Amino acid sequence: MSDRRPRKPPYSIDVVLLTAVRGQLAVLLSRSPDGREKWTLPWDSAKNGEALDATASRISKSILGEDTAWKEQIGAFGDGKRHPSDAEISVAFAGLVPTGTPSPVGGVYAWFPLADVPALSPRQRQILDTAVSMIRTRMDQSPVAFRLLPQMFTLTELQQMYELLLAKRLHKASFRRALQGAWLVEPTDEWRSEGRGRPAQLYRFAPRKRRPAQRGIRLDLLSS
Amino acid sequence: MSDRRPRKPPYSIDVVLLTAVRGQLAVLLSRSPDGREKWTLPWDSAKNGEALDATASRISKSILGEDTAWKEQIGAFGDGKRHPSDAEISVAFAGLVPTGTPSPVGGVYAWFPLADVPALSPRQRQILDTAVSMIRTRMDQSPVAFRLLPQMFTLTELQQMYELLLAKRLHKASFRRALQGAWLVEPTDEWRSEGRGRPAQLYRFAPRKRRPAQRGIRLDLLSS
DNA sequence: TCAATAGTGTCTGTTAGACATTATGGA
DNA sequence: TCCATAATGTCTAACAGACACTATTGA
Repeated sequence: MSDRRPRKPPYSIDVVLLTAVRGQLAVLLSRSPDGREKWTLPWDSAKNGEALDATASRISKSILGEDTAWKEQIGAFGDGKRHPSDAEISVAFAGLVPTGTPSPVGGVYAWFPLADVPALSPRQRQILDTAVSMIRTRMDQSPVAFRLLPQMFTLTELQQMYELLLAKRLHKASFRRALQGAWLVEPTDEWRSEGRGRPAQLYRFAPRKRRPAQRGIRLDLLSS
Repeated sequence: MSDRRPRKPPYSIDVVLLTAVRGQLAVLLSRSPDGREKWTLPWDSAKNGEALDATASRISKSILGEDTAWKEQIGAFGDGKRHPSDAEISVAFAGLVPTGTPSPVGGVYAWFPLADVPALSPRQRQILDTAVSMIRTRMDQSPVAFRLLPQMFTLTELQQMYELLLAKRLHKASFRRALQGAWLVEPTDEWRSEGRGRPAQLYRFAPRKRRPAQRGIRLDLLSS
């Protein structure tokens, strides 16, 4: 019970920053200060009196230069699993970074496609898995896909983002019809030419509260 | 920084036990030990080394005699809001209690319909609101309605539970068709006569992993 | 017998998915 | 001109919601 050394913090705040890189989700990891090739999720212990999400914002800002436009708490993790902080519990947040955001320099931070994530402490591994699965299941409640795209995007880019997150192909005409019915995007007067074909119109995320009635009930999702 | 008094715990575990009472959701509250008519969500500080959900289970068991069949973490709450424990953060869990479960006796615990919940500490109020909204939005991912019903139930009871949670009327034939397509329940050979009309067949929750394909995408939910 | 509730068959408007076609740029 | 991609119109099978009807009990 020595009280001299920096007491082990009661809890840590961990941040799962996600972006899309070449058709894959990628997570930002931080290189461990000891020379070895070890990586961790960015984390910090909370400052006294600082709100939980304020700590997460502070961490994101210190890495990326600004806070993420979207952030959500993933939950509290403990259960005796190991964590670099030695804290008994960790409160985790997920944040989404638009594609095309300048990456942090200096070699301390790097994006890892989810398939290539190196070994993490057991607790951080659990945090990452929970964050990814939460992002994927909350897509229809939160504008996840839009926060992974720049402010302006083509409908093809948006559809590809949905396909990446849902891990399944979508039908183009149906996707656009659904988008139109949901009043989620509005066209800008800009167009972008991408190689060969006809240029695509750029859209921006502009949800309008409409269509309070949704049809049917979703019992089928339960069995999936 | 006095270290003599029982140190304020690093975090508390709070439990939101929900059930359905006469067509309304109700939450279980615990009477404050001081004589006044004050109520709180059940909570405890974590024992050293005890997993978060194990603490929640312990609390539920001490109140109801057994753990809830379903439980989910709501998240970590802090942000300087007041809490009876004085802990800096609270990790909250929601648990569902089937209707018809014997209520705890002794006057220490009582079920309050959500509309009649007395004043709580700001943090517990936030926990309760988050738990209820989470329950309602995760209905299609978790068997929420089934965990609020006894093991065996009639389809009318199940539909009424869905209507309670969704706060909207459902169409009987459509509801049953959707249920059949989802392979979520199986009939038993028992029937129950409820007053006047034809007796209803009893069903039990028995999800079978089928129908991996679900139709369409749900963009419309985003704008609601 | 009537009343009340359980359970099911049929019809119809809506829509997801498939397909085809037009539009518009670059090579 | 050909090719590639964007964008849109049309058709069809599937399904949600409405309605009507049958079934089975208690009063």
